[in-house]
Amino acid sequence: MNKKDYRLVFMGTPDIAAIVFQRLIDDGYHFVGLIAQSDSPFGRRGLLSKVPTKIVAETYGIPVFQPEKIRLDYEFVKTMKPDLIVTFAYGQIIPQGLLDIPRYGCLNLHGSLLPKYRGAAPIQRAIMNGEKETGITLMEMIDKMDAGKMFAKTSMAIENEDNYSTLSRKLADLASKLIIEQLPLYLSGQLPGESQDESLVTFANKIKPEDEKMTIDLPVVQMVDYIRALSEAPGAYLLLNNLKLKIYKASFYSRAVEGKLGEIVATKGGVIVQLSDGQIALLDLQLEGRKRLSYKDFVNGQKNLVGSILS
RNA sequence: CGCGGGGUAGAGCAGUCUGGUAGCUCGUCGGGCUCAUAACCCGGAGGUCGCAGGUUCAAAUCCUUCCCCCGCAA
Repeated sequence: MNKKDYRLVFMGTPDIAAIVFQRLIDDGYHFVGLIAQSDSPFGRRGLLSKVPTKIVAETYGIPVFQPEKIRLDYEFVKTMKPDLIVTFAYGQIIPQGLLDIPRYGCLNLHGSLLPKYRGAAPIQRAIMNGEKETGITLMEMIDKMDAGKMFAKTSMAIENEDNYSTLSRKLADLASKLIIEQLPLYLSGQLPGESQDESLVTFANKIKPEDEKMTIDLPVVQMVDYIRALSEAPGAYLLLNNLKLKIYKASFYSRAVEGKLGEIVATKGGVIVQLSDGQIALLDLQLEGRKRLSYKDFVNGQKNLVGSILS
């Protein structure tokens, strides 16, 4: 059978999903539909912006479906008569009734080396925990979150300079390669799959709005990791005079403990903040209601910064 | 009509409440100091104060309309 002969449906929403979707189309696969999250209001006037995968689909005339709740609304999938569904970063839990529709089942690409980091935010949580390695797992979708058989796995290093944005892009490339390499094998029944060792399972919980606020008592290394895990979006923050101060980039500065916890002790080479076990240099900042600035521009406009306390 | 903050020199900000010659930090240009410097000292250039209209002897400042940017909520 030729790869064009299979009727595929792609499920995915953000940029990284759009990259994989595009590569599969380029590789010659035939998609009969895209299922994505609803378009979200963009800006402050309620304008809708199309989700990234939808833009790809429309380029090729692929029908787009954006059910509010896939758990309740999936009967329409039957009309597409899919042979296989490929999912990457869709954003909703997929019900068993939908998983049963395609005869080759449903494949998922997950942004971690399963069974570690099951869940909604594997990339962010891996960075946040200071992991040095992550990867992509190609797996069977079952009714339980990220718990299905693993068909293939590929790993890559997390560099110190990586943040969520850069690592996501790298993982999207890796995921594209993996699926393009493995899909023919899967379709021809050459991938037996391997079940996950339940004793090694860890979870990567979704990043909630309240998780964006950092606590000032984090150790230096953990705060640096936390910041890059949430950068460039949504961004981790501390409070300065009760205003959100988003920090997009920071680095370790010193082991010195000479100021109060949270005190800005200097503004050369970064906004230097005293933490419990050392000092951190904030390099790329955005105060609530203001533009995102390098620390130099930020310091220029803020009087009496040294001595201020972040919390 | 979702809530809130903002638009002032190339950059970041103060000044607006209480109208009266537009200021700070940085950058830039010139000069000085130094073995040297992104450090320090002296000096200079650079602004339709987002657009338009109104009030006033006088508007960055008060009033009205519009445009744009940002944070939140979705």
